[in-house]
Amino acid sequence: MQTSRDLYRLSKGCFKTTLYEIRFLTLRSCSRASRFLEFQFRKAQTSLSSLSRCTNIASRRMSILALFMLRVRFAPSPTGFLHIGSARTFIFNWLYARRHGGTMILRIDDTDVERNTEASLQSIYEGLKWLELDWDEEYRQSNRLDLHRASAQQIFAQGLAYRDFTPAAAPAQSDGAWLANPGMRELSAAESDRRAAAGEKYVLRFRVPRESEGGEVAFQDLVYGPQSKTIADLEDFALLRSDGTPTYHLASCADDADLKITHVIRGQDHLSNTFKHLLIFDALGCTRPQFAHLPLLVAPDGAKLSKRRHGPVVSVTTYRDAGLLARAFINFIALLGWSPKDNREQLSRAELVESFSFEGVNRSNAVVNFTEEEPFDPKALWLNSQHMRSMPATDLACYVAQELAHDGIPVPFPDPWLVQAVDLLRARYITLKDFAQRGLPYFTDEVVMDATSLERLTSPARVGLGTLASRLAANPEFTDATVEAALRALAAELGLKPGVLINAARAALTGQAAGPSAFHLFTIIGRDRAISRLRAVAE
RNA sequence: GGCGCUAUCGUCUAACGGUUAGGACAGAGCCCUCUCAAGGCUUAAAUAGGGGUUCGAUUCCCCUUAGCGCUACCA
Repeated sequence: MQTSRDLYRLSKGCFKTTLYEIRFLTLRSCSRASRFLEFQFRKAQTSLSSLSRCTNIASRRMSILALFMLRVRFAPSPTGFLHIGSARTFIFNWLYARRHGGTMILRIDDTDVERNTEASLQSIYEGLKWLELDWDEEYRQSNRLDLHRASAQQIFAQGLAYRDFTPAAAPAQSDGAWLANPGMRELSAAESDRRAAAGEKYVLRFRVPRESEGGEVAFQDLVYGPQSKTIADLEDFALLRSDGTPTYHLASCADDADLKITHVIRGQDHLSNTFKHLLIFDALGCTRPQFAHLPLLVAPDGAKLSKRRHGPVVSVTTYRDAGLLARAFINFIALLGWSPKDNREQLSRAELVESFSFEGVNRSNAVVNFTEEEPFDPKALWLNSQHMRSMPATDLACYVAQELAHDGIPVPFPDPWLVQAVDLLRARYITLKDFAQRGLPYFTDEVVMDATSLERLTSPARVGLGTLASRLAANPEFTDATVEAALRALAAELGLKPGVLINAARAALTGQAAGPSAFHLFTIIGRDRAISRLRAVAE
């Protein structure tokens, strides 16, 4: 639960950022804002109870404003499939937005025309769709180039940027310590204008204050705490490329400002970039958003996850295709770098939303534990099995039906029998794939005998199963109880240990030595099918 | 190289300076049992190294080491 201190801290930041816009709400009527908020909250399915904790009117008022003004964004660039690291960034943004009744924005950062692909964009949508996570607004950077250029112009007009006519081909000195192009930085305005007018290509660079002029850039990271850097240590980074398109830094900041983003939640790889971004926000004259950087997801060797080095395990669709439940994946990913601090491991989406806060976010990179042989982190698999076991069987049946349909296995849906079958099987399966693979004898007529099953179908057992088949056929009543009674009675008559016949029965019905209790099995397999399978192995 | 960030069991993590350093996954063992699971119980396993500060450091400070990130007209 949120403490009023959190709320206060949060509201303080947002209050500053959006002072102008919210003036109209400022409070003649707390109750009106409150009603509005309540609506927002309902939308986000969270409760209003945290508010009642703010006793003081001023903080209560600010909380209200902050809460409904909160805006976060997920800004992927469509240059590959949806990476699990990106998915995690989305998830954390989403959790934070939903936790506080804020607005979740999807912004496609596609300023790099060279590398963007439509396929990649589709892969992002596909991944997000699987996660069953939503967003409230959507933008595409390529539609906002005018804004970016205007922002660049605004910075340039203040003398905070300069034109660099150095040809792209000439690489910056490789011996490190590159900060600025002195010749270009000091170029006179007249000379700069003349060359630009003559059509000479240039890169627009930010004029980073040097030793004599600037002190430090500092900010408070919501995860990493106080951050600061000597401004003079920053290089004169590019704002506009020589073809006039904005760089990531410019486009991102201009959009964040324009979209009134209040909290930038992103990977820790942007922590150092934040200093540049702060310079841009300041140059643009807009209020800085708050920042929360997330520790990175890395491979067991400590390297950043990459498709080239680590293969398809870094793509969210791989998890989907392996039969994981979105809820388990989200649960797993959320626990990488974040902890509810109370020893809970399995959390529902609602519990995640309810307990998420930056205080629980760790600062060191998290290893996704996979190997060549075992491509999925064992914990992800375990969480999946836990979710399969604890979710309503009808819900699981829905996913199972989809999975089976995908594999071309016809199955009635919705259907009580399916629900029962799923319920019987789920305690020993760990992914949805298991239903379509190990579950074949339950959902189709295909029975493939495994070696252990064959061993259990001893000659006396086969004789017994033959008799059992006749007896079941003779008795119109067919329930778990009648089957058990018949089986045990028969075992006694034949002088066999019940287990021998029971195990043989399972082998005959499923071809599998491992599986659910034989007595629950018969009714799920069905009377006719069961009898014919018994006869097929009978002697 | 410069700058920044990080450092607890194999992995994910907990421990607002005082705990027998806790939990989970994976491992081992036991119980349960018609098989396999599930479930229950038990077990092994960690504060990177060195200095401070303190009555007392996993915790605060410094150094070393290691890892990661930024250092592009990529994002």
